[in-house]
Amino acid sequence: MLIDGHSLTYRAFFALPTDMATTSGQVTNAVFGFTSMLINLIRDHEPDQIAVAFDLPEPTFRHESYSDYKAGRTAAPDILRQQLGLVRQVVETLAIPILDRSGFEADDVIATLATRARDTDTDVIVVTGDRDAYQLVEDPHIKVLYNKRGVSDYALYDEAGIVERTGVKPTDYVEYAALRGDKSDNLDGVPGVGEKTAAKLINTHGGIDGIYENLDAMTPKLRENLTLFEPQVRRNLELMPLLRDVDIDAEIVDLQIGGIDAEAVRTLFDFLEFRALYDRLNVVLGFDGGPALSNVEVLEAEVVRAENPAEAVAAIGSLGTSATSIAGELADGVLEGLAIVTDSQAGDVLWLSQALLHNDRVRDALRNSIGSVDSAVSGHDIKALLRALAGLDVEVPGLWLDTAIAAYLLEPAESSYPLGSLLTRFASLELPEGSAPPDGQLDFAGDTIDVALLRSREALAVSRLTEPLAESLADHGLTGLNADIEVPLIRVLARMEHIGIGVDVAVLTEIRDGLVADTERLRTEVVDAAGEDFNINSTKQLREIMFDKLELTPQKKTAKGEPSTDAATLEKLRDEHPMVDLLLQYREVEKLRSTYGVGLLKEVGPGDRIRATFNQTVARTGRLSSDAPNLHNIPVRSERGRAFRKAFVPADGFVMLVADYNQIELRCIAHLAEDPGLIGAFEAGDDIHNATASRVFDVAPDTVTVEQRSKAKMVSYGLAYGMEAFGLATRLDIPTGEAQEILDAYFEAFPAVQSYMDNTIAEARERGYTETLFGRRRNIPELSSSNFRIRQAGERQAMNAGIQGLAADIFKVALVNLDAALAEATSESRITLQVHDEVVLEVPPGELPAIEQLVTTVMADAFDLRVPLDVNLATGDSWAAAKG
DNA sequence: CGATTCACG
DNA sequence: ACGTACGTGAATCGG
Repeated sequence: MLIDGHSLTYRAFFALPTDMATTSGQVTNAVFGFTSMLINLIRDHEPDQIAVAFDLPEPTFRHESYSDYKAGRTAAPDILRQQLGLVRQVVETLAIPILDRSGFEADDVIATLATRARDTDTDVIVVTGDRDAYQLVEDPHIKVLYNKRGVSDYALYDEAGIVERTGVKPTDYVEYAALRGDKSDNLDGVPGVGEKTAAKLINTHGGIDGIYENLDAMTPKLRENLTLFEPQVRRNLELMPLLRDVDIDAEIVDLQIGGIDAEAVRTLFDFLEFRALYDRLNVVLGFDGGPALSNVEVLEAEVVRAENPAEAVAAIGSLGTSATSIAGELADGVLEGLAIVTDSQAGDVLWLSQALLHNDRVRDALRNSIGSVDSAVSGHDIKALLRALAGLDVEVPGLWLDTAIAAYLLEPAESSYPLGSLLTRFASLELPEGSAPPDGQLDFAGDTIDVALLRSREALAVSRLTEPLAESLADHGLTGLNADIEVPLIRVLARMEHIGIGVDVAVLTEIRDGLVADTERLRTEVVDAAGEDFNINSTKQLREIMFDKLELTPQKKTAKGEPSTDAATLEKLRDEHPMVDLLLQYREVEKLRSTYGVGLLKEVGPGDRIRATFNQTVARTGRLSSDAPNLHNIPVRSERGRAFRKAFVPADGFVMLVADYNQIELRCIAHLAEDPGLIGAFEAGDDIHNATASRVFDVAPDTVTVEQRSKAKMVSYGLAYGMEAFGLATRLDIPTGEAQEILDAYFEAFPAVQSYMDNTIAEARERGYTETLFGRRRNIPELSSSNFRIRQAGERQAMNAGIQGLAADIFKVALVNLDAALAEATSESRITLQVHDEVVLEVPPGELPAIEQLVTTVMADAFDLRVPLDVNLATGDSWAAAKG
């Protein structure tokens, strides 16, 4: 086995997150990935001889091919180069032979050794992420294990494999690659010649020379390109063949793993903090490296697998209704097994197989334990499991903690809450190797996974986390928010997800078909107007058409400094070229077609219903989010888009009831700022934008113009985001000076709002976090940034967090209370959807008057603000009933 | 997988 | 000189 150390390290670096580092700060993602790959390679292929080759550039002069070859490759990032020495050290310490030769690349060294091995009748496997090695597979003795991506995705190529992959034989690979070029080596090929054409040309004409002798047989364009780029092709032909005669002193038979200095391995792996890898290494290399590296306690579950219903019932019965933690194995929402912690201290976990879960006596027992209102059940991200249990008619009314949600409340800005990380942080324990790896880590595809063990560990981990997390919640004043709102909400959301929302597939299909036809028509119209065919969806290609070819005036730049082609830009360029208007139309229908037409149809499930997931641990402000699909951004503003709402329909025998809060965020501002003017206007039930305009522009309420009202409305909405004069000016399309005057007038009319914003920022800067009335916290580290721009962004987040967060909290209370009230009233009505300040229900017509009353009351009474909470209601035969 | 664009509250 | 309104998720391109 000949390994290209350079190539695999490169792959490992880009496959793993760079936040992987030792406690002292040394980044180790590439070393970790490489070492893990090395161990797996030895384990899976058991080579008799092995060596790792490294690039070794000549310090004083550079080998001709080296400088030319790599000149264009972007310099390796510092954090990668730092790690190359460590990778080498790992290989050395493991006593694996290293091959290198000053002035040569690893792949030349490997080619040389592979050729020698072939000559001595030895089978070779070359491991690399570099396609150049394909040319070596010309002999049955040599195979290439090509790293396709990541750290565990390989393809093993013999000669037939190369033919299948590339279309040419290994012996022709160099000539094929010379035509095609190789981006990673910065060698350009012939334009218009890709994989397919290159292979066809080589196979038809026998090689480069044959091709150039038969140019007459080509199409004119191809002939022209081949002729024009012949020098490039000839140059590639010289550079691409790997050297087979590097002067290196190594005999194949000598490439054995040497005697390992166990103490040195320990020291190095200890420094790198590769505890789990060290254990794997001991197993694979079969050397006795002594005890595990450090004293971090590893969590191990004692799994008790119930063998039959009687055993299961007895075990569940002994549990009673005492506090416990559960984890389940889910496949497409179906429960394939359940782990229940029976003794957290001892680490005992009961495992119930799928068959047992379908046994009536077992389910009865479950109903009496985890299904009891007196139980205290915990889990990690437990909503899906609750849904699955509900499918078995086991409800879990006595929830205590969801460890993911608890962690979210403590630190809502994290992108995810892996159980293993929580365990380390809050319980100083580690999950054993082979447990569900954190995001971005290696997967262990190919290994048999003991699902029972995995889930049992998970349940046990949860049980060890509940106390410390509950304590931390209490320390941060989050106990009430968690217990009274978030935890009860889990079951409400689970129910909503389970029920889903009805879809009229015929209506949806018709809308999609209309959009498909229109996108096709507009596509040709845009291309015609542009005067050339291109991919409209590619902003890069579109940029070239708009700003290079048609020479339209660039307006603003994107984050990367490229001229933007967004809708605001196009709007300004409408009069410069007829294509622009068509493009705007195209963008609108294409968005509707792909995201909503095609996208929603893909998500329609059993009973013609869409069941989205409502995420409770994503939005940093405390809002919910929706995905697969996102039902929070179904179009409403444009007529064409709004039509989609006609496709969301109640079940047969129900009507749709839509209820939403009227200006809840502005009411939150009025309450928080305690502004008398704002409060007065809301209390009087005035048209708030009209009242605002009257005060801001100092005119009588009945003389406010449409324009003044819309300006006041824009200011009010922008308020919650910390909008500045520039932003207001852009949106209203007025001079910045005028926008500033409007803002000044606003804050003069509502001075308490101004001081509320100032106080909020000051307080957040002092504490480093913001807090809603309900105690929901949000850290804002940007507030202490030395960068003015970042600090300002932090200030806007701080202003927004308290307002959006309070609105979210109120809405969550309303959802929980509404669900409880419906149950209390033994109503047949069901909540099917929520969108930040709006709930959609299906209601039997007979219940309508009562439910309208109930929904209004529950929502209005969700929280006692200084201003009334106003609720709008609408009913109809689809979601479209709500607006307009 | 980052960037761009655009749908919603 | 730069950037300029918060919070989401999905489709698409292209490195």
